[in-house]
Amino acid sequence: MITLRQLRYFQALARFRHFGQAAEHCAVTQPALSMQIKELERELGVDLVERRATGVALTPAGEEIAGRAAAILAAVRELAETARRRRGVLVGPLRLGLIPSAAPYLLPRLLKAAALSYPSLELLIRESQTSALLEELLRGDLDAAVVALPIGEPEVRSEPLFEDPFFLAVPAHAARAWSAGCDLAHQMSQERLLLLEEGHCLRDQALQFCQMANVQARRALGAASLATILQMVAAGQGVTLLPELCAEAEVDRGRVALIPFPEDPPKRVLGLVWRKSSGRVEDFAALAALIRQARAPLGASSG
Amino acid sequence: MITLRQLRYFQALARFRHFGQAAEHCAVTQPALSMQIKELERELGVDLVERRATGVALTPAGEEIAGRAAAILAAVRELAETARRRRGVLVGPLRLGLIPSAAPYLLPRLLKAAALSYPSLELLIRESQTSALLEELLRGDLDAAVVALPIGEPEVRSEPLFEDPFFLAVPAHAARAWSAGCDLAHQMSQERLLLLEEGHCLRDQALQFCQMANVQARRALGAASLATILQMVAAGQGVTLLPELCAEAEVDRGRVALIPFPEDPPKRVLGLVWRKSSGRVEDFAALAALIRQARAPLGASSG
DNA sequence: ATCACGCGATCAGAATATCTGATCGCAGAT
DNA sequence: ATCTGCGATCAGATATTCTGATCGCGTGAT
Repeated sequence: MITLRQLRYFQALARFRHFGQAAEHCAVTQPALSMQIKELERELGVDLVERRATGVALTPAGEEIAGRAAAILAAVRELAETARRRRGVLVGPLRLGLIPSAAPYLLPRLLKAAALSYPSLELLIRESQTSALLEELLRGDLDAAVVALPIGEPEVRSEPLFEDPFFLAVPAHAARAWSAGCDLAHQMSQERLLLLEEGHCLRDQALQFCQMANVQARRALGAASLATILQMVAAGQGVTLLPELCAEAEVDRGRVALIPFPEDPPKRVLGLVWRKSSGRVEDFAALAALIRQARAPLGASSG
Repeated sequence: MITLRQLRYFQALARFRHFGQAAEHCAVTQPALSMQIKELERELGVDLVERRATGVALTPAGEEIAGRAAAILAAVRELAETARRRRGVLVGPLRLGLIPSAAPYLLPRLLKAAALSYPSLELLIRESQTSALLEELLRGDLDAAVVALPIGEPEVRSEPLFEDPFFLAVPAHAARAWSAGCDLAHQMSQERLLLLEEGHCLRDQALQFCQMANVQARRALGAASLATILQMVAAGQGVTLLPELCAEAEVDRGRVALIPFPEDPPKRVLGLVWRKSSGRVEDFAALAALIRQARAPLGASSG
């Protein structure tokens, strides 16, 4: 008799093409996974994988079965989802991903608000870059994610959360020189522009803005965190574009000054995304409200 | 973690609305089924059934989950089917239903031919009336069935196997009186028409013919088998319509005579039917060929 | 009112299924 | 030739699932 356990293990194996890694992903030992795969092959009477010295390859039958298994497992997930939906909104586990340039600034208040308004909600947080979050979302390893919109992925639905305008962060001692002039673009071209490393959407957005504004700043090598970048700004090593969301937590007003853009300020739009097929719309609407609330704790204006 | 076992047990419970019967259908004891249902309810956090003194009722959540469970179990069946299909045509188990007026006359040669041509085919035979066969077919308890066409069921596909003309079976001593005259309809109206009991398609076909031919024979109470009916014919208690398929096995030529209809002979069309969603078309084509072959063992004509 | 019955829940122990940790053997890489 | 990574295999441990007996409750009959 076929079991879901077999299908789950096989799905992992199809993904990693490696018994050991698949087993680890399933939180079992490699022999356990091997046995279940073998049992599934025996049930079906077909070889699903080729065990070759160079690695594991799916047979044609394995490819087809893997697809069907994925569909079945998705249907089981949805079954569980519809059941949980009957218990009310935002109850039970919800796996939420956030991008690094949002997570540390939203989470403290989000988690507090969640505990308050939805005590039986169990938020499981994952922080990673947009591309990884989307992969996991589509794979079903995440239920929703907070990313910068738009994301061009047909299987994903999204709802905008709020606009997050950029400021120019400069060393405090240079603040006067910047705030006076209106030709920020020209001034920026003289500076070193400090950015996060490859893969961060914030980096791409900053570069895109520079292109539009015709700014040709010298770029530094990427940094792994905004905290580091602002330390570098404070030390006079360059300037950076900083989302308002991050300002409060990251900016030491004595050492770094934030220059607003006088007109048509660059901004990003943060949004909540989820699988089109998810069917937890009520959950996500409530979660979106919670996140908006977490952003502006005291009804602060968004200027 | 949800298991297929839980879904299988719950499907049975949803069908029988009775823990004991559902358990029996699943070939386990009632406590085993109760535990799995309870575990499923715990997993999902929802009550699926109301245990009331008067019986078991599905909750609204139970209704929805039952539907999803059925879809999942069907997908698992199809997964297993596609795997088996890769092993070749007509291998492994195939659950075949046949109507009572065909089963005993097709089976001997069908089983012999199957064993010869498809030694790894494991035919599981079920004999019942059309309505029961169709139910089981749609429920997935049967893979295919041999019934009289047409069947008006949109979820079912069919292929005609062969035409099976009817003869009029009369007592041997009365044969001359019948074979002479051409006005069979008039003669039949004088006789008692012996039929199978309610529910047999053969009964309906005979009655339909009589209506068309304007025959108003007196009807006897139904019998459970053609063998009984032919004993009664031999004893002079009446006449009956007998499909050619059954003639060889049932007719004692010394006691019963078969009168062919001179023109436009009544007939039935036997066909093979299966679920539209089945996807074992190759199997069914091969099986149809096998059944046709079983009908005419020596290339006998169908006159 | 009482009884008997059908039905599902519950429980302890038995039977299975599954997993772990150790080990083996093979094929490429060094 | 040796080493290394990987999957298979095995015995024993563990967890799950099942059985058979029993319980409690509500229902319908007497």
